[in-house]
Formats: sequence, structure tokens, C-alpha cells
Amino acid sequence: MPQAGGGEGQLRRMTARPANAHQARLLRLLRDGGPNSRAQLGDLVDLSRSKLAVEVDRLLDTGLIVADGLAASRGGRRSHNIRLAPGLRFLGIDIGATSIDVAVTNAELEVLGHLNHPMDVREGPVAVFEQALSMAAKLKATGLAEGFDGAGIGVPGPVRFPEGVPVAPPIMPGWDGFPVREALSQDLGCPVMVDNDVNLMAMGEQHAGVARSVADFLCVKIGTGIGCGIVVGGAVYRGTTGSAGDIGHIQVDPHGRPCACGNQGCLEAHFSGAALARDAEEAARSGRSPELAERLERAGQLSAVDVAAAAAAGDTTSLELIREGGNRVGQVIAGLVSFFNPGLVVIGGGVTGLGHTLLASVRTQVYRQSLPLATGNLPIVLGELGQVAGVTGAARLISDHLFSPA
Amino acid sequence: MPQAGGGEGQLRRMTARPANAHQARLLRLLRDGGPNSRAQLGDLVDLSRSKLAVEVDRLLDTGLIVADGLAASRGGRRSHNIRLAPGLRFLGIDIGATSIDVAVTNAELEVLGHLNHPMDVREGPVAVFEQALSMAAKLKATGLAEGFDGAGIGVPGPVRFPEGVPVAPPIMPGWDGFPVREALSQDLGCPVMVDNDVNLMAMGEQHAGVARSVADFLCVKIGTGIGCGIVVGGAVYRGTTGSAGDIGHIQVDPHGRPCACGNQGCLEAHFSGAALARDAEEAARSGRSPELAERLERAGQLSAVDVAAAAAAGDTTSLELIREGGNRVGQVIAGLVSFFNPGLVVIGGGVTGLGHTLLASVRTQVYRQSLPLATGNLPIVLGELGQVAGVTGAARLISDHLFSPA
DNA sequence: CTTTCTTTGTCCCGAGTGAGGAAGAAGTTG
DNA sequence: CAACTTCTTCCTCACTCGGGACAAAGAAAG
Repeated sequence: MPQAGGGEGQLRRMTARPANAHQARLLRLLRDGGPNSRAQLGDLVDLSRSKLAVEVDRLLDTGLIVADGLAASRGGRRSHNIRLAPGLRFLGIDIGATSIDVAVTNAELEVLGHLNHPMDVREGPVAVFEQALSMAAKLKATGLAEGFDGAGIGVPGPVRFPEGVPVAPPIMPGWDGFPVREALSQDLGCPVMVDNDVNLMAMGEQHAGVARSVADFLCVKIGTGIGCGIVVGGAVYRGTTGSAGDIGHIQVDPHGRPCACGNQGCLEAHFSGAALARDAEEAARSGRSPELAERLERAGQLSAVDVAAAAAAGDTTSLELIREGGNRVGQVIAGLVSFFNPGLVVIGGGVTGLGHTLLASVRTQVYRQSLPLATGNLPIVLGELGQVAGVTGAARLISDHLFSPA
Repeated sequence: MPQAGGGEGQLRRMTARPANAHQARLLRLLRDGGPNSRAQLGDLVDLSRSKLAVEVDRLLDTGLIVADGLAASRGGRRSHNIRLAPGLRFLGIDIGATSIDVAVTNAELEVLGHLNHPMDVREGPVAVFEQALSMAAKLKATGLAEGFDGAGIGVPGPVRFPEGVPVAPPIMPGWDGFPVREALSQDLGCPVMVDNDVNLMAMGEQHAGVARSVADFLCVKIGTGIGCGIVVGGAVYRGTTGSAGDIGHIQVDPHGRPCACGNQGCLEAHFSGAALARDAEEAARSGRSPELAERLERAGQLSAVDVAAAAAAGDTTSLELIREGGNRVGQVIAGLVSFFNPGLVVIGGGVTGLGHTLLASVRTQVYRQSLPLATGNLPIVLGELGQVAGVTGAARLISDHLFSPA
């Protein structure tokens, strides 16, 4: 059983929560903008000097923020800097279909340490948690953290958000109704929030990636499956039952391929990490692509990474697979853009390795099919955080929760 | 020039606005729940009795609310009723592609008078406004109103909401950039808000129709064109450029019919009031439907109403047209349901006359194509307000604006 | 009809909040 | 070193708001 506190006056775990909206606002400003001077915070929050001083003092009392030396002069007396307590640590866990990412961040959500481990989510919650907790322990052992003040976790399926429980997840047998939040909170001894992995990716890109300062955007994640994070007015929209953004089973072709869900022509059946791997292996076996055949020979199986590599080497079959997939995805995104009129579309997930070939065909399709008013000023870009998007978003999730009035 | 006030102490036009969020809250409660006692309002708003008394007194001073006798006893002293000033009048204008609806409501948004006049929106803003204003004057002349405290107006195309200006409306040449809000406010001498007609329909159904107490829902309006109102957390979502919900040009068939927008296979090209009329005329001429042929003979042209009537009379061709159209719409809605996971889908607009035949085929398609988690508890229903949905929504729009802190 | 209890509206007090002024501390510029 | 700017702290004053006391109005019981 870990002792609280290390000894020489180290911070104990975060106990206090902001007492009011002003304090919450200040904490978020410090989280998103880093250390800052009292004077500059005053410019940002529209509070009187006296009020600001009172609230800052209270936050200092709680230990959530600490003094941090003097700021540069702005022409007169130098102001005192304050920052979020440097000992605060958040844990971000991103459970993918085939791997687990775990990261430790400070209160500013900078990733201090990050581990990735392949694991099939179908092994069930107990085995997956065991693995995730051991990864967290490993990170702790490197001295990055003495404990965690909060943890966020993403799972590849719909979640009943308030309770933090997966509901009817198609690719996660055994997880349905498993009390993820409750269990993890017990094991870690800190507050936990659970969300869909796609929503976390969206939050990650919003916090530290391409979607900063965009209020309404879509974040399409193409991995083993396909999902879409929806951000409305800066907040993630989860839908009535938590399944919003589940676009993998939108029909792209009435007479298309059969899908695991029982329907025909679902997007996921035509393009996703899994579908691409299947297509690539088939192309290899049928002799259409010597390049892929050679790789299959070497590795015994193919994945999206192989297709990306083959495409980069100039393999036309691979390029064609990517292009056709991009068209399928673009077709769906075009519909969503017409419907949702976002200010930005981010493409992320495992297949970002396919890069600009994919992006180009998606763009072509969207710009051709959607109306000019919706596409006129619509950037469609790749996510810039890659593997840390999910864990950053997880940290963001729990910090949003903790940095809000109790 | 109309004199302000009628003489014997009649209310002059609404001058004051609520001074704070509490007052705004009270006004909205009285709007949505009708007259109410001070005591019961106290139960609803979570303010101390003293605070509540102060705010109510201030509202009485401004004239926005008036005393309204005594409430029934709840076991002790009877409380005083208050209600919104009975002289307040809102004007709701709904400009459709082929007709104009104008209505007068009281502060509780009850429709006191309603006029409809056929008119082609393509005649341009000047002619349309002239017509709308003369209809408003006619309603005024019946003694329903002495003047208007605010007006809401809906136009069949995207609107830059903050300014109240249509942007790049495809079916409204001549309206692009026309300062609707500015001009109408000048003519009527009261505050005006402008929105897309589909959004207004959604607000109407939310206020007085099937969507009461649903936070997240979609409202699909099938008239001359097809659009979709999106309500997120009780508020209309308009998108980055105001074109959210523009689903008429989502592709339903890559090799489908050419559409006016330049693409192929748009939803609107396959099913909408206009497409249905075309299909019906073609069916009549080709001899596939004697029923429709006879109607074409009589009227010289056909519309959705004729198809509805023929279907009701058992014409199989008409039924087939409706069913196929419903499938097309259902296909698109199924995608939107997967993406948005709404708590309700409302179908409205001119084609609601097609009724349950249409509804049945939409439902079939959606329930078959979307995942169970999203459709499990998803009602798909016809709007219940019909022609007054738009004008009610318009009144709601302006009242939301006026009943918010200045 | 009287008594007792409940509910409602009003008045008043006191705690707390928050804006702004004054003064002093800390720097910069000339 | 003097003059000016910026930042922090301290103090005061006005205001808000919740809650208690009390009176008014009605219901229920006897």
C-alpha cells in the first residue's frame, strides 16, 4: 500500500476542488496557457483586482497553484507568476482495439511519459486493466509521478458517460456494463472519467493539436474501426445514448460488402484498418501486387502499415486501395459536412500513416460533393498528435472534470 | 403613422428587457408554462423568497408582467398569480419556397391569428416583404394587435444568423446579402430575428409540438426542398457558416439523377415536393397511373397533394412513389441517426400529407440500417403543428431574444 | 364560531461580496 | 536621482442575498 506523500514536504495528492466558477476559470487558464502572472490573468478574466487577489490566495491555500517567481516587467513593477502545482499528475489511458496507450501528464497536460503495448481488447476488461495498471506502475517507477490526481480512460465503443460504463460495444465482448469508472477509481484511488476513444482524440487535438480555437469540428478516427468525434461549441457532443459519431456503419453502397453488423455496404466493411488489411492480403494472393505479396511472404500477414509502405514504394495496387478507401470515407464525410457544417475536419487514427494520398482523395470527394457554402473555408487536415492524441484527450477529460466547481 | 397606445391606459409597446438572468428565467417560465403563482414560481427557480419578490416587483414595474388575480389555495393563504402582459404581441413570418405564412401570437406564443398566401420566393425580397407586411397589417386590422413587440422571420435558405442576412441561398436568387433583419426592423419598428425556416420549424415543434422536453433531436422538413433542423442541448445548432442541416444535397446514389446543384444523385433530386410532382406527372403521362392522369387532366399540373390523394384512393403507382421516396429519405436519416444519435426525429413540411405511408417506409429504412443502440428508443414521428410550426418557431425565436438579459 | 395550523407576503438584519481609491513597493527611463 | 509606470495590498463603502420574524390570509378541526 503506497504511503501518501514522499517525505520532505512533497505535495500530497489533489484534495481540493475549485470552490466557484472563477477559480475553475483560473485553473483552466493556467492549464491551457501555462504559468502566468497575476497581472496578466487579471487582463484575461474581467474581475476586479481585489476579487482576483482573493481567489488566487484561496487557490494558493488549497495547494492547487503555487507561486513561481517573478514575471518579466511590463514597464513597471514586476508581477508574481503563478502556476499549477508542479506535482499534479494525470493519467491518460487509451484502450484501442489492438493496443493500449498509457501516459502521465502534468497539470498543463504535457505528456511526461508514454507507453504503448499491443493487446487485444477482446481479452476482456480484467486482463486489459491488469495490463494498463502495470504500465501505469512502470511509469510511476521511473519517478515521473508519486501518485495520480485523476485519470481519464478511453474505450473503443459507446459509453454511458455519466456513469462511465460501456454500453453494447460491438467490438468489445465482455465489456458491456462493466463498471469501468468505478473499478479503475478503486484501483487507482483517484477520480476517473471514461469516454469513447474517438471523443478523447477530438479533445486531444482540441487541446494541443490542430483544432485549437475551433468551436465546431469533426474528428474522424480511422483505425481498426471508424468513428467520429463531434465537438459543438467547444464541448464534445455524445448523443442521447452515448453513441453519437458511430459512423462506421453508415451505408456507402446498398449492394456492397456484408458487414459484421449484419447489414450490407457499411463504411467499415469497405474501408478501415481491418478491411484494408484484408484487401491487401487478397491483392497479394491474387498476384495483383508483387510488392504486397513479398511483404506477406515475409510477415505472414499484412496491415495498414504494409500498404502505406508499399504505396510509398510506388506500388500502384496499394495506391489504388488507399485512393478508393479515401473516396468511400470522403463520401460519408461529405454528407456529414453538409449536415453539420463544421469549421474543421480532422482525420486521425492508425491509418494516418497512409498520409496525403488518403487525404487527397478524401478532400476531392468532399469538395466535389458538398455545397460551396459549407466547404468554402473548410480545412480538412490530418491530426498532428498521432499516438498521444488519445491520452492527451484523456488527461483533458479528467482535468475538465476536476477543474470545475464541486 | 400609428399612435402609440390606444387611449384608456392600454399598454404601450414592450420597451424594457429583463435586467438579469433571474428575470429572464422568470419570463421564460411564464411564457412556457402560462400564468403562474408567485409561490409556485418560487418552487421552480431556487431563489430566496425575498429575492424572488424583488425581481417580480421589478418585472411588474417594467410592465412585462401583470398581476392576475389569486391562485387556488395550496392549503393556506392563497398566492397571487402573475402572467406576461396580455397586450404583448409577436409576429411570426415563415417564408416558404412557394408561400408565405404570417401569424400573430401573444407572449405565451399562442397563435391568435394566422394567414397563408401563395407566393414564389423567387419574386425577390422587395415583393415578398410587401406581401408579408400587408398580411401583418391585415391581422392588425382585425384587432388582434395594436403593434408588435418583436418579429421572427424564417427564409428557405442559409442565414448568417448574428446579422440576419441570407447567404448564398440556392433557391432564392436576389436574396443573397439582402439585409432582412435590418429592413424588416425598420418597417415594423420592432426587434427582428431571422433564421432558416427549417430551424424555426424545429423550434416550433420544440415549444408547442412533439419535441417538448427533448434536448437533442432532428427535425427533417420535406417541402419544395429538404432540410434538417438540428437541436443540441435544447438550442438550435446552426453550424460554422449557418448552413448546418442542409441535407438536400447529400448523395443517395452515385449514378443517380442530375440535380440543379450540378452533382448527381442528390436526395432532393430523388425525393422532395418538386421531385415528387415531376415523377407524378411523368407517371400520369406514361399511363402508369390512370388516377394521376385524371388529376393532371383536371388541374393541368400535379403536386405532392395530388399524390397523397391518389395514394389515399388506392393508386398503387402513387403509393410506390411515396414508398420509394421514403426509402431515400430513410437512407439519409439512418446515416444521420448513426452520426448524431438523437432522442427524436420529427418529419414535417409540405409532404406530411403523405402521412403514414411515408413514415412507415422511413422507419423501416432507419430501423434496419442504424445500430440498435441508436435506434433502440428512437421515436420517428410526424410534426404535429403543421402550418403553424414555422410561425410558432419564429415567435419563439424573437421571444428567446427579448427574454434574455440585455 | 373559535382555535389551531399551514401557506404566503413583507420587512429587516447581518454576513458576505465586490468595486474602486489610496498608498506603498518595485521597476524603468531619462 | 527624479519622474513615471506597473503591480500589490489595504481599506472603505455600497450592494446583494439569504434567512428569520412577523403579519395576513386561508383551511381544518372542534
